[in-house]
Amino acid sequence: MSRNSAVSRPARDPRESVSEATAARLSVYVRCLAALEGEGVDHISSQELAKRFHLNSAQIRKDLATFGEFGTRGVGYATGALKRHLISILGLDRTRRVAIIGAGRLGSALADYGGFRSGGFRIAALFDNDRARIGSKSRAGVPVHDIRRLAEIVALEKIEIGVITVPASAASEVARKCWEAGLKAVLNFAPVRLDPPPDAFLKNVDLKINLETLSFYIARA
Amino acid sequence: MSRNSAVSRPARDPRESVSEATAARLSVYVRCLAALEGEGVDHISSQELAKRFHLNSAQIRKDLATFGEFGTRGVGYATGALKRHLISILGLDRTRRVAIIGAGRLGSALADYGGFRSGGFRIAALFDNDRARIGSKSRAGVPVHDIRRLAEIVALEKIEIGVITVPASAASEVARKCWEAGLKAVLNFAPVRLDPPPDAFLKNVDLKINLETLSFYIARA
DNA sequence: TTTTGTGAACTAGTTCACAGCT
DNA sequence: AGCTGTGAACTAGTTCACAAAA
Repeated sequence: MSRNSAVSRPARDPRESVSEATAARLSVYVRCLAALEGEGVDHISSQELAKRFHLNSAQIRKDLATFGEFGTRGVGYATGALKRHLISILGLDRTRRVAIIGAGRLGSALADYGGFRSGGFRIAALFDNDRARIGSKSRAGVPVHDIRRLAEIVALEKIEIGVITVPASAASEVARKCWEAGLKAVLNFAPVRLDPPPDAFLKNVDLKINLETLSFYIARA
Repeated sequence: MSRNSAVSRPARDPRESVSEATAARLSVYVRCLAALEGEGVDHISSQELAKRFHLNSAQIRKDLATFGEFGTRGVGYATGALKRHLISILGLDRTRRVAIIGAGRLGSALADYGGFRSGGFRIAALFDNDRARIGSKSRAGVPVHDIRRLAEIVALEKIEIGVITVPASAASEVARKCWEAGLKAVLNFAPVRLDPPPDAFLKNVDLKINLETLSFYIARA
């Protein structure tokens, strides 16, 4: 089954039974806690957190309880400590290196995109098969390599995440190369269904489906 | 409640009770049917469609049955006719005009992105508040206007969909301007929670949350 | 008293399985 | 016989509500 924008991987280990929705909310909680920290709030209840950021307090507690007991009954959660815990759970307490395959407009834009470059991620390389692009650098200085050097550079630069921004026609082939190169996590922007090996994670961001879904809703409004 | 990448709008009309997952699958079905059409397949059963594209046959039938009876018992679905029906249901049988607000790297890349420019969508304008960008054109020729002319140009160009690609700090303000300008559908790339008016649709594509979710899964693998 | 952590209830979404049409 | 359309069963995800902890 190929849900749009769902992580597809056969669950097998109970540790993996964390739903994607829960995982995504952890990121949201980190953002909320960072905002509160900036305001000097050092403790917060799930109730207050929910009110401030339009969330559900029971869901916050349930999400957090999946990973441990971080709160104090009668008091709430310590803002800084909880944030650090969540950052650790998300694996963002160390830098994760990212390769973008497809140095076209979208790939280059993402390579220089602030949201990708900050907060625990580092875009280490772009890849392409176009001789005109190979050897150049993105505006922010990310080098463009020959796609044939993917496995080599992934190993050399300790890259863990691949982002596919090639045209649909090339995406399956590129995805195979990512998995061969040892990338265990891939974010795919191509409007194509990819089949990851059982030990790899795949997330799809299908921009066209997003637009078409909006079209659907306005068409029937 | 702010689900990442969920269309947020209070359901009120039974016609609107189509889940976002179902709406997204309609796009997938159109793609599958287009591929089959290209191969000259003129009829297909839900069973066969499911096998070919890794879907579930009961889900296909249920999704389609939401909108009418398109199949013939004992036979299946007529490829071309079903595709046309779905395109019509998705509102893609006429061109929808799109404005991108934020003419930075990401906005410009999306303006020229094939997936956005083809198949029923037309990027009619980019908007920015940076004098250096206003008056220029994207590589594909999309003009960059002053954000202050948003309402004017939305009306003039009959733009229906807004895409927000400004930094987080500007996103709420820009979203408000979109709704004031009469845009009823907004695709938001800024990592910020926006509150659409009750008659507007909002879809979020949070690239950072996507990367963080992948980080989460590899961290615990 | 306040607020967590969590079983129970509820809601949404998916898949099964079959009556009924072609 | 073959396949759709759909109620029923199932599964996943969310929210409620309260016992237990501080």
